Amino acid sequence: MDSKLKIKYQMRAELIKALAHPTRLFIVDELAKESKCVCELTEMIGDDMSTISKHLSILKSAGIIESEKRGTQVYYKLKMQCVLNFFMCVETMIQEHLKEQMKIIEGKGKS
Amino acid sequence: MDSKLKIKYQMRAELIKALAHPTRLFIVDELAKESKCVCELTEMIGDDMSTISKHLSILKSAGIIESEKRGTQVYYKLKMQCVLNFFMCVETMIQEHLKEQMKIIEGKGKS
DNA sequence: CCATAATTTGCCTTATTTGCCAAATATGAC
DNA sequence: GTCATATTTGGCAAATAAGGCAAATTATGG
Repeated sequence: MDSKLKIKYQMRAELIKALAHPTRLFIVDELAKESKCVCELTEMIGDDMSTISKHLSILKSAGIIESEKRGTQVYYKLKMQCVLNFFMCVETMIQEHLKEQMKIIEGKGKS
Repeated sequence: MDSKLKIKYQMRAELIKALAHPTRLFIVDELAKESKCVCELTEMIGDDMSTISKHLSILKSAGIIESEKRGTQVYYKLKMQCVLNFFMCVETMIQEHLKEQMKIIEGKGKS
């Protein structure tokens, strides 16, 4: 593959990888509603605060969320709203895929 | 976090993970143009055919692409067109992010 | 300056992903 | 049947990602 093309897809993959984790997806959904600090997200999710902080850092370096310091707290908010459209696409895919798998299971009796 | 919510985000993450690889993103883009067999994709990408086959299998089990056997060959095509909208969103994010980073680099002289 | 709270960073261990090779499987031609 | 071609599968080593803990950092209030 051409090296410029390679870089293009590497950059895309980097960004998508930032979304490819359940906790980070939850965070994006929450920050779509309203901005939240690390401690609030930590409370909601229940992992170690350092873990949440690292997830936030991954999302931030990908440019998906942004942060703002308020006193001793850091508030994060969603920056790229267009990911929310993608989530709808993802939900559709999941549902259609489940439907198909159900059909396969149901029809498994026939030879 | 609630266990139902957890499952929801795990499923989303599974699907997104299937997209989170440069080769697989290239494949999706190619299959969006027209259906291709494993050997054609292998030729274009240059990795081992078994590697390409595994990438295709990951995309297929996620429900993103589908396959059809023609003689001894297997043709794959894109199933979920909506991922293409997302790629536009991704491209926008990447460009805006690069612009910002350029600003930071340019303005680094000031204290 | 000291104490406290919020956040980030570094280190470490474990789990997952990747990609190649070789072997197995499937299909069609002869 | 055998042979050649296309594809998938299994196994394994290297690379990458995840998450917890402790230490470092930052800002605030006395």
